Amino acid sequence: MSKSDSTRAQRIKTKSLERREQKKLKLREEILSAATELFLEHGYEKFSLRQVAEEIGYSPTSIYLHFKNKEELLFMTTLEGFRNFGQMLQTAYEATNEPFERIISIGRAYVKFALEYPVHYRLMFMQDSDFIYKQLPDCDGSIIDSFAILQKAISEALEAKVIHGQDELLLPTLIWAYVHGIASLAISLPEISKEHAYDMLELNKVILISGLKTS
Amino acid sequence: MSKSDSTRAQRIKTKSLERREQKKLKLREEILSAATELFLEHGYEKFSLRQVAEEIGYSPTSIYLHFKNKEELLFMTTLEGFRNFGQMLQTAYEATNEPFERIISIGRAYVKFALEYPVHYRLMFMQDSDFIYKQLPDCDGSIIDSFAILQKAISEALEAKVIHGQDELLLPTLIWAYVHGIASLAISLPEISKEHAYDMLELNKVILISGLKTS
Amino acid sequence: MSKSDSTRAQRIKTKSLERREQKKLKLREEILSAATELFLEHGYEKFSLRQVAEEIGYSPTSIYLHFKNKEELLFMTTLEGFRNFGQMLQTAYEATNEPFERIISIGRAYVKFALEYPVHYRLMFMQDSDFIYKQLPDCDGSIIDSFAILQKAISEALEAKVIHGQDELLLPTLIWAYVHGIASLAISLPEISKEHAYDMLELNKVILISGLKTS
Amino acid sequence: MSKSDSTRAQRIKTKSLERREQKKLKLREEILSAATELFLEHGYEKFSLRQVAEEIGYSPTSIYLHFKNKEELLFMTTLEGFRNFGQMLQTAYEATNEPFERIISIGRAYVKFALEYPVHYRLMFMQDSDFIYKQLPDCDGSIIDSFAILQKAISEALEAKVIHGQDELLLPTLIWAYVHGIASLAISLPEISKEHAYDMLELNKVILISGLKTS
DNA sequence: CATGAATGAGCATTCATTCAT
DNA sequence: TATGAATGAATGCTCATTCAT
Repeated sequence: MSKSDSTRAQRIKTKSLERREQKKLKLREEILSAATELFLEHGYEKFSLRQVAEEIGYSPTSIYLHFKNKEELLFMTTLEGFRNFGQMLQTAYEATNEPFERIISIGRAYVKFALEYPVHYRLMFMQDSDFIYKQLPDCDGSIIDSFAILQKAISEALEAKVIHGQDELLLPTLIWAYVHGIASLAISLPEISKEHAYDMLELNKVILISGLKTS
Repeated sequence: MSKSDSTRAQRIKTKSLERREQKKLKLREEILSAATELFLEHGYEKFSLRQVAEEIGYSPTSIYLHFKNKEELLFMTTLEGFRNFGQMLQTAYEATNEPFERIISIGRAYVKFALEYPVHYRLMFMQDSDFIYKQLPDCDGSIIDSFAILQKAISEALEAKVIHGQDELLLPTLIWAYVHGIASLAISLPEISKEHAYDMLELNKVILISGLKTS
Repeated sequence: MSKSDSTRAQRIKTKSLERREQKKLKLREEILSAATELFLEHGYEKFSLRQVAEEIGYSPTSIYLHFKNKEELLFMTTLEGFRNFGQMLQTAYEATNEPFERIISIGRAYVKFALEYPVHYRLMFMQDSDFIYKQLPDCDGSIIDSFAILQKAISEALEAKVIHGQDELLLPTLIWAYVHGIASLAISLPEISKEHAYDMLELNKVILISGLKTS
Repeated sequence: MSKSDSTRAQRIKTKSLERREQKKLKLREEILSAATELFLEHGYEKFSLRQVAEEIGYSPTSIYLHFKNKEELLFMTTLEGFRNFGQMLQTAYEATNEPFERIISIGRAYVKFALEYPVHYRLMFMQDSDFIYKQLPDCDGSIIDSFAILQKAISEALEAKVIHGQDELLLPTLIWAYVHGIASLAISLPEISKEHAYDMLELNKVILISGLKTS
């Protein structure tokens, strides 16, 4: 009696705790997504906790139950993007063994992410986000250094003499700029459609083949 | 008495009006330039009417005599950016007769503007600045269509068979994306310096030479 | 079964109750002492329930199980001050049998308390602490009427003809004012150090000797 | 016509300006007095600009038209007290030439000020007013150093050998503490009436005569 | 033409308190 | 007994804007 009883009580308690925790997590997510949206709509300075609160139908105070302050909320918002992004690039890297194709594959994944998650992309690379980059290094290692992936792919292609070039840093940054240009333009200008962006990416590949590849 | 008198009075009045108008215009210019300065210094969101007023030594109220409200002032400030931008590209276009160099020259001017007026650039091309694009078309024609300049330079190069390619729109857009990528990355990421950006531009030229140029 | 059983159960229950009550009392004490500490550290106004909670490692809500609200906690905290104060004066009174020295001893204890518990002292004697004085009379008798101690010491000294004077109330009040002046000045003005205060007390003794003592 | 006209216009303008300035000054005074009152009622931390605003029937923002921020307002509040106080003590000093009587006269003025302006007195000497004393030195010289007056009177009495004693600082501070004790006790405890306070002052004089005076 | 006075709305943040569990 | 979730109220402060002059 006593034993099974206590077990049942325990089980109930555990379930109840779980339910609560899930509820809490859900609210956290809600806050995060509302924040993401509002951040982009209003920019860093005008972004306000109170609007986030109103958006999700809670009191402003409640947000402090989940985030230390405005800055932390904003930071966490971006963090999600960084996590996803890194994973997508990593997958793209692993998709092929051919060095040049790897670079192309990464570029495609890059643009794909930007077009699929324009909101996060904006937050990550198009905003004056000093506050983000200041905190990023202090973060847990779960974030894959996205740029490093591209850099690695390129340096491997260089080593394999598939492409030519010298500077270890300049070339990856430029390739990054290329895809970033395509992605961000597509995000910012409504007259540039997704298809258009992918066409640009195709043409970009052609140019890179003649521009970079060794015979 | 009546005629000549009234005429003289009229003349005086006119002069006075002129003087006044000039004075008014001058103040307007002062406001705009102060605004631009603060704009660059503090960014879009933190920019405040009161600061502009203090900068020029007038009361905040006075600004309302020249601009309907903050938004209009901001818009006019951005407009100056567009004007400048168009002129810089146009000058760059005219700087050389060699078709390919023209494209390069425009690209350089593009990046230069972005780095010199990052806030303007951001407002112009990196934000969902609805309020700007809605009003732009209603504006006086003093604004040169910047994209058209690049497009013209490229189509001329194609015609002159200096570069190869087909699509009339895709290539200019991609080139645009290239320089926009370089520029906007440099603006957003603190670790990319101006010099770095210009180096990228240089490398970009090299790639374009092999990637685009005929023979 | 019934009787002895119920007795044992009762005993257990009683013990359990006792233990619980002791636990409760213990927590209460913990809260009070944490409160006192923070009270001294942060002053009356800045003192917050949440800080107390954090200090003792309980949730803020828990405090409400022991005190009706912040005011009651504050009151109880002050009460401790009064209790302490009374005891210190009483001890000082009993420290010597020589009537004049008694007065001096009480004065010293007085100032010592004020310097050691400045926040309590302030609350007790330097503030319009309505809420305290309204509740004080309803309190259990554990609080010793501090003024009465001084009054008694003085009237005894008068009776013993060790000092001269007439009015039964005026002289004690004045002596009180003397030490209160020294104590409160030392509390309020940062440039008056503790040592300074004790020096003043010494000089005060000298003056009182010539001013009050009978040949 | 023109001359007198312009003069009249000028006069009107001047008057109008005067009126405005007076109005502004009046409001400033209103704010100050409301602030003084509320400060004492609620203490430093709980004292709030918004309450002051409500008290005087203006919006909170309006206060910023007269004072830079909360701290400045509070500081100005005390300043008034210091000014008055210094003048009263100075007058008391000059009231007689007899060294010992001077000290007594100053003491009486001291208590008189405290009883007449208890609110200011509290603010000046009974509150934990670090923030005041930090700013006081930076103030214009219009404030007479009140303590210096007492100090001077005492050192003159010592020089004239009317009273005996050595330490240059300790004695004045103690006398200060005496009168402060009487004054502040009278302010804090409702059961001590003004008359009572003056009686204490009288008895204090008697004690000082035997305690300090030579021969 | 220019301005001083005034305000309402908004912000981040902290706190005491309540309620369901 | 103890607590997590939630909130309403309050605070200092800044700003765009209006109005009377």
